[in-house]
Amino acid sequence: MGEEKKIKYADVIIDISHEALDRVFQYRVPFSLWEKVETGSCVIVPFGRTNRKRKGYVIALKDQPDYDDQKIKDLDSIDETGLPVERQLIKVAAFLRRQYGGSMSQALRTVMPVRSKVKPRMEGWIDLVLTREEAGPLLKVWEKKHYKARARLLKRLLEEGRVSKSAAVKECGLPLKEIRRLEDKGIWTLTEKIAWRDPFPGLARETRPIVLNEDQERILQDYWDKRKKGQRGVHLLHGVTGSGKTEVYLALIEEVLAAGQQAIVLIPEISLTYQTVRRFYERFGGKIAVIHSRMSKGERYDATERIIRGEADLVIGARSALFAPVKNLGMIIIDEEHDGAYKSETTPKYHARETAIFRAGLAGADLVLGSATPLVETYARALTGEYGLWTLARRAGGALLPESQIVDLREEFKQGNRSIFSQELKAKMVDRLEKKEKIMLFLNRRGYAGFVSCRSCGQVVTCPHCDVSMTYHRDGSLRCHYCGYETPFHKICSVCGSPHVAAFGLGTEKVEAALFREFPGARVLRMDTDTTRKKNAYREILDTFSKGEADILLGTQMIVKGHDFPDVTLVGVLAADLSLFGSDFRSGERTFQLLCQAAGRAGRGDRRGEVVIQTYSPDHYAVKAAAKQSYEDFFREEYSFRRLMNYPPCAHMMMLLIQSDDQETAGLAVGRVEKMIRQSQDKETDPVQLLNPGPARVGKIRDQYRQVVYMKHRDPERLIDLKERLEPVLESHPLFGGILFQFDFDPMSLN
DNA sequence: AGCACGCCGACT
DNA sequence: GTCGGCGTGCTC
Repeated sequence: MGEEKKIKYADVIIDISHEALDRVFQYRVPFSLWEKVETGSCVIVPFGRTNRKRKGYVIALKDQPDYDDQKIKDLDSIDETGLPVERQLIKVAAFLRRQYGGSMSQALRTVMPVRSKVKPRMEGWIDLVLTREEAGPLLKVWEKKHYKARARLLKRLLEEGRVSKSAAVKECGLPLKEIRRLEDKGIWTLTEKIAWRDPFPGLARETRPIVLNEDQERILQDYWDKRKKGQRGVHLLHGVTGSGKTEVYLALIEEVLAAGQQAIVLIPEISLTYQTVRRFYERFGGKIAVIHSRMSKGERYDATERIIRGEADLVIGARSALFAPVKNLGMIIIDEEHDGAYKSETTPKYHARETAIFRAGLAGADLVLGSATPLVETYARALTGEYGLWTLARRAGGALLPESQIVDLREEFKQGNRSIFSQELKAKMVDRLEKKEKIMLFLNRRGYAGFVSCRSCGQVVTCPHCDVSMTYHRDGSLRCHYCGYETPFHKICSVCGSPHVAAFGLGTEKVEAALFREFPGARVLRMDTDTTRKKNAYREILDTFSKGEADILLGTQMIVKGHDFPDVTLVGVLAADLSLFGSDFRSGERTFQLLCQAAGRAGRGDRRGEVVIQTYSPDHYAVKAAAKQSYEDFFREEYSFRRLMNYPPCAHMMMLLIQSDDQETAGLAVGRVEKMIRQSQDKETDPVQLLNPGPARVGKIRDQYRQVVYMKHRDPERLIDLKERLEPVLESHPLFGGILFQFDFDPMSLN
């Protein structure tokens, strides 16, 4: 009869800003709202014993209750009053959920993180209300009655006129409660004001106008022309290292703020340091709000609050700053657009670039992507005209790009050089040490050695919780870089009993040891995850180096990101191939980016820098292009490789990760999922392609067994459709109980 | 988070 | 005797 279901229920999240309420409550939808309520709607619901009206978000609609029907209340109404930003962010959440998977509640929490209510820090002061004539006798009375604390405060008020709240409480010893009580009696007044936590107290403002060179000026002109014509969109700012991208950002932001709008600047977490923020702070001062993962709850709360109140016009932060609740967004800037940190590692595994395109579109704002080595996806879109292309081909101030040299390590080995340093590199290092110039050495692996194995049976020591080899560290421990498991190193093989277990491969600790041996007297700083574990270690190491208190900075990729040391005239890349061996389709791109960034560290001052790249693959196009600092060379080769293999940007990918603590369960699940996908599209002429479903490259991490299914198709919507159909089944099907499914759309690395 | 209920100290 | 402190516990 086509009889309609009689009742509709809505899963509602009440005010996600409090952890205790961060769960679903179910409500009946009254008939009058059936047509209006949808997933993502903002609704008013009665809540608690008193049925107080509270705001909530509908995250799902159902026709069956999951809770005692007797206790379910009716939705009150749809809320149209919320901040416009909030409605915008809910749309962003819906985008995240659809594009990248996971639940609506996860998506909402991503865009509106739990704002743990922190007591705002107040600064306050006390003024006397009584006249001196009235206060004098009162003081005498109090002293007589031995009201010591209030007498001390009153005395100070008579002497100083105004006393700060903290002095009254701490120095006079009068509790806040007493101060308030006596305020009520009309003796004095307590005035309080919110004191925002200032992450950069006392920095001077830079007021000189921004001076742009010809190339930078041209970009700004183009921005103006487009803006005048009402064209807003995405722009790629492709500028070689040292070409002055930041100056362009500053000038653009100045225009946006002058137009009464706000801007968001995203920076990879790792380079979001004092020095970077300082440049923006000097220019825009108190209009800035900084958001990063290491700030205290109080600082984070203050920053968000200032943004909501419109006291901050410029938000600078890592990936999640993209969701800053700014009212009138005029521009989003993503610096170092190619950086892997822009892809979230937790569900929803969103990419900041794609999400920024969506948010900028909603707000009618511009998006600027800046990089010296853009992702192939990004550059390809700029070439087709989908993005505007702004190019800075020269270093600002006329500095020359460094001169690069490739050293073939196989030749070195043939000539009997067993050192980590080639003849070439060693000679140049000796030269710089003599001239008191600075050196940076880059190696993409921490620890002492890559892996530990038995020479007699070949057994490699692996982590008991993960399918990866353990790394030997100089303190005699073996560590797993995936889960942190640590165990002492044993010279005796656990399998064959041979006493010839040894460490192979190269790590930063081993290089450090070699530096002490081969360059005695050189002052070496090592910077990697192990030496930067402490809170301010990162900054301390960089400060020490920039103050000239060391000659050589040795480190992993964290040393190549965003720090300028004008005295560095030599950069050595010890083993360029380490990142080439990661056998996924982005390894060439990653290698090129790292080499270019490392090379870009050389010669930032007035002296031209030199770069020595040591490698076993001197003919690899990524290595050659990086030595030439030619992005175009690299792009041409890389793009034809991607087109040949049908990899992004020539196709889109969706990964499904299946995890279980039981190996067999995970294996069975991947088979069932594969079958489901094939059956669901057996009549399809242009089906989504499945790439060898099976164990992940690292088959076990933290005792969780991992299986993966890769899906590939030209049309991203086809992949999203498939995910939308698959996801609810996987979540609810009894066959898949206890298994964790995670989708990853356009993954940055293959697992 | 709110807001109830609920059980012990100093005051009209 | 009561007013009121804030310690648990629940909210569809």
